Amino acid sequence: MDPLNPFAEKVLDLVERIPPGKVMAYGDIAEYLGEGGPRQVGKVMSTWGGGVPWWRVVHADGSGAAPDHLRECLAHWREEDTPLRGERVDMRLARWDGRPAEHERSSADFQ
DNA sequence: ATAATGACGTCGG
DNA sequence: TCCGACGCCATTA
Repeated sequence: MDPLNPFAEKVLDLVERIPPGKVMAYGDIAEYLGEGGPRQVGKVMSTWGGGVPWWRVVHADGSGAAPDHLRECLAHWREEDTPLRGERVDMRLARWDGRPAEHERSSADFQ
């Protein structure tokens, strides 16, 4: 098992902070951290993702991480009321920018 | 040093 | 919407 590196810790810490009902794409995480890339994030998740809410990390198109765990993803998403569109997450609504939930913006901040 | 690979992403057809 | 080709970046063969 590869030893944790600073990058991996940041990724895992961030994933743990993703609020229920929200998700982040691999690329979003890399961009948020300002280092590495989607594939690097994927490497981290495949190695140590078991200890964090991995189902909140999805592909940019909203599809789940692993096809064989699709049932598992769906179950978690439904449980957390994650906006879904068929078998994928509705990124337009579920994407988390990294900002704390705070109070919802009253007026439509959606661009 | 070169090529293949992977829990990815974007673009075109 | 689905799929293949490419691009990307670190790791491994």
